Amino acid sequence: MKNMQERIERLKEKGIVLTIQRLAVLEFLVENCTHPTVDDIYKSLKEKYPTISQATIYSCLELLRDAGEIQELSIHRDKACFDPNLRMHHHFFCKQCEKIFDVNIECPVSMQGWFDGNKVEEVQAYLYGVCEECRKKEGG
Amino acid sequence: MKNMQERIERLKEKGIVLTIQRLAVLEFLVENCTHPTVDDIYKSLKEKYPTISQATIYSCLELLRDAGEIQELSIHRDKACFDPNLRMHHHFFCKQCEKIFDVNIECPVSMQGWFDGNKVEEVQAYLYGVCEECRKKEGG
DNA sequence: TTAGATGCAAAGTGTTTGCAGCCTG
DNA sequence: CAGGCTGCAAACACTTTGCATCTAA
Repeated sequence: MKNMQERIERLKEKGIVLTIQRLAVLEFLVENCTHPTVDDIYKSLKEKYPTISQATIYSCLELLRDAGEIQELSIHRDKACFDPNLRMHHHFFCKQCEKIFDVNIECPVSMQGWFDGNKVEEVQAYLYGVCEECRKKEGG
Repeated sequence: MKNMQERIERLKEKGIVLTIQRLAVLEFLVENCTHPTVDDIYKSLKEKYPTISQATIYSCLELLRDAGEIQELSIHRDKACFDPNLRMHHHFFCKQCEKIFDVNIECPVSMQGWFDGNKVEEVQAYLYGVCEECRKKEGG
């Protein structure tokens, strides 16, 4: 269950009603840190909750994102994917196997805060390339 | 005309046919470094070339991007925008006025090359916040 | 009991595709 | 003249919206 309990407390404190669907979406993300898309989440939850709808998934994700419990990534130019990791971190995307994984490099931290009078509230760094596994496969 | 001539040479060397539409898209980007979307480009070029089509704009942009003459950004989660600046740089997006401007911070350079056996070919860092101008306006 | 959440379907937006006709080399 | 680019429209994929029904407190 990881830090589900803490998360549930935080959401309750914000006055958010914890419906079965919202808990299911949050739990799925916490248990699957593979940066799933809306469709990944929908397909998986549909097995356990056959009547769940895509619109509900969208609405739960928006709510959890606005509550600061999850992050929305735009690493794919055509669809959103989500990350329950609240720590400051970045992402690597493998162009070959399309896996996304976390990058714990502190580098862009220095860009947070202020930059020439502009207030920086959030930094997303996306690294695109070929992961170690794929490089080994193709004998590079 | 800025560095149009150089760009045209490079494209010719690659054997790319320089049609009026391709040159118009490239020139528009070089003259308008405001990170326009496909629709921005389309609307503007339609004034000079009334029969130009969106499909052509998409095709020109894809070609120029693949030729390495322009960059495609995914700073907006719902639509692409483009940047003719070939230097390594990043982007700031103002949540209020929605302007995007270049950030010449060297920071993430250190992430290029290699990272734990993964080959990093491209790094895009997006800074989200409120620009100086908007902060002044609201008397912050 | 009732405000507000869900499920469904339709609409909306950005992008891609197929193909006839046109242009460039 | 021929390959391939353009313009048009239809198809697509993801997301948002409207609304009747249901549910949690």
